[in-house]
Formats: sequence, C-alpha cells, structure tokens
Amino acid sequence: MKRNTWQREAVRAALDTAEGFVSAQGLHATLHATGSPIGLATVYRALADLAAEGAADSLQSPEGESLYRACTNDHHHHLICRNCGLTVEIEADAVEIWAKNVAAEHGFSQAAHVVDVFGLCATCAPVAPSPGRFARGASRP
Amino acid sequence: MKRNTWQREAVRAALDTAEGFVSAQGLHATLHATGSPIGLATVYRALADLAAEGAADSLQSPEGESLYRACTNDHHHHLICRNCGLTVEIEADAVEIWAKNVAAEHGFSQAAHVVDVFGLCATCAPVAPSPGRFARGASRP
DNA sequence: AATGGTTTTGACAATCATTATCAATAAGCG
DNA sequence: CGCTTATTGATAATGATTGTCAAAACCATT
Ligand SMILES: [Zn+2]
Ligand SMILES: [Zn+2]
Ligand SMILES: [Zn+2]
Ligand SMILES: [Zn+2]
Repeated sequence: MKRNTWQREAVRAALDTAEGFVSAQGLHATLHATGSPIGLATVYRALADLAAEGAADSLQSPEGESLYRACTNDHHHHLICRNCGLTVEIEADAVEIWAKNVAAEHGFSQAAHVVDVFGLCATCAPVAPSPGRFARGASRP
Repeated sequence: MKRNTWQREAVRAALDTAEGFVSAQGLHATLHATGSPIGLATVYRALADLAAEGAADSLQSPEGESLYRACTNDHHHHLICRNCGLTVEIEADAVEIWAKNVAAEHGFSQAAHVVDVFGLCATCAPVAPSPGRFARGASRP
C-alpha cells in the first residue's frame, strides 16, 4: 500500500511552485534552502514515483540530467529555451497520430515517444548565443 | 589544426559498420574485440568530434546514455526497439514543418528538435513484457 | 491510545558514464 | 630529419543516480 508522507507532499509542492523543469538535485537544494531536512535519495524516489503515476512530466536535458515538472495530467510536449530554460507546453495531435502510425507501420508495439523542441526564446535571441545548459545533443534540424 | 590519426579513422569505420545506435563504451569494446588498442577517452573524443562536425548523429537513450550513429547527412529521426536496439530511420516532413512552426509561433529562433519513437519491435514484442528500461525519461504517449 | 506488520526514509557507499589531467607520442611542416 | 603542437591514453576525478539497511514513520487494527 502506498503511504502518505510529508516528504512526498513536500516534493509535490516544490514541483508545483517550481518554474519550468527542475532537476532532482535542484529540487533538493531548493527544499533545503527553505529549511526542509528531506534527504536527497527521497527526492529522487518521490520524483520517480510522481513521474510513474503521471503527476510529473520528465525529460532529459541534452547533458543527460533528468528534469521534472508538475504535469497537468494530459499528454503534451515542450518548447524549451536552451539559454534561460523557459518552457512552453505544446500540444501536437498531428505528432501524436504520426508517432502512433509510424510505430504501427513498422510492427512496433508499446510505442512511446520523445518530442521536444529546443531553441532561443524571444528574450534570449538577441543576447550572446552562449552555449547554455541546453546546447548539445538535439538532432540537427 | 586538425590532424588525421588512425584512431579517428578507426572510430569512424567502426561507426559505419555498427548496426543502429551504439554507445561510446560499446564502440570501445567492439574496437578492442577486433584487436584495436584505442583508448576509451579517445573514443569519446572522436565521437564528440564526429557529432560536432555532422558526421555522426547522436541521441540519448531513455537511460541517459549517449548513443551515436554514422549520419547519412540528411535529417531524419529514429524508431528504436528498446529491447534489442533495432533502429529504423524515419522521415517525417510533417513533423519537420510542425517543429518549425511551433517554434516560430512562440517567438523561438534557432530551433532544433528531438523526435524519437521507442517501442518493441515485432521480434521483441512477444518476449519482453517488462517495462523496466523505459520507466523513466520519455514523455508519456 | 497502544500495537505491530510494512513501508519509507536517509546517511552513506557503490555504480557508472563521462570528463579532466598530463606526460608521452606522433602528425604535419619546412 | 628535427620542431612545434595537437593528440593520445592510463588514470584520477567528477557528478548524477541507485543500492543498502537500520531506524523511523505510517496506518489498520485492537
Ligand atoms: Zn530564453
Ligand atoms: Zn506526444
Ligand atoms: Zn527488438
Ligand atoms: Zn526532424
């Protein structure tokens, strides 16, 4: 049976207040900064649970770090500024259908997909195009 | 000045012969198995260079490992069996257009995108019920 | 409220991919 | 052939994530 602990609530609350995607380490630091004595491993576990039960959305930064965000419970994707981390939720029914079809056409089942768009937001576009946190890994367009 | 070494050629050749995406560690193991004394760090560096100059395509497995593949120089995406690693190149003009549009609509520039579909291939579907390796990372479909 | 079986926590060690070091090597050039 | 300098590679270091396991917390039940 799944039990309710203040730790899990703390992580859920911290996720809700967080702006954009955050890492487990980042969330743990934030929680500590607000006085919470929660353990790092617990943050990892709570985030994994939240993602597994659909309460959190997760993706991997191009550097390989797992990032989490409170999920609105409906499937969507993200448009992420690689300089400042600004994240916009986007829906794309056409992509959903395409992904489902392309998997089926090749005999694949249990298909999931990774669809994320990285770019420079309107605010960051003018400034120096320094290779920020999200600078590596994406397929070249 | 960039120099030509047999190590870089070995990595390039190994990438060309590799089936589907391979990790740096995997390529290094393969090279060793064929008698090459190339160092692990060198494989990492060569792969990073190849990816940077567009000769290799890279993506991250749901487990966070960086995978590489010889790039055919034209933009495409991949349908990957999460059990055996079978990879199918897929093209999706609709997705390309969508990605470009959604970025523009939100004022994003220099947009790149990550679009990959993971699933179980026809061969692996009957024998792999465990969702283990994909429990984390990708957006839920 | 007290009990007790079970789950969860958390400090710490362990793992594992990747990167940094840095002396030794070798590519390219004249 | 020698020189300059990029490159290599053994190894240490890093850093995120996971495993361990005794102690603490949860919660149904008494
Ligand atoms: Zn921005
Ligand atoms: Zn989707
Ligand atoms: Zn397969
Ligand atoms: Zn594309």
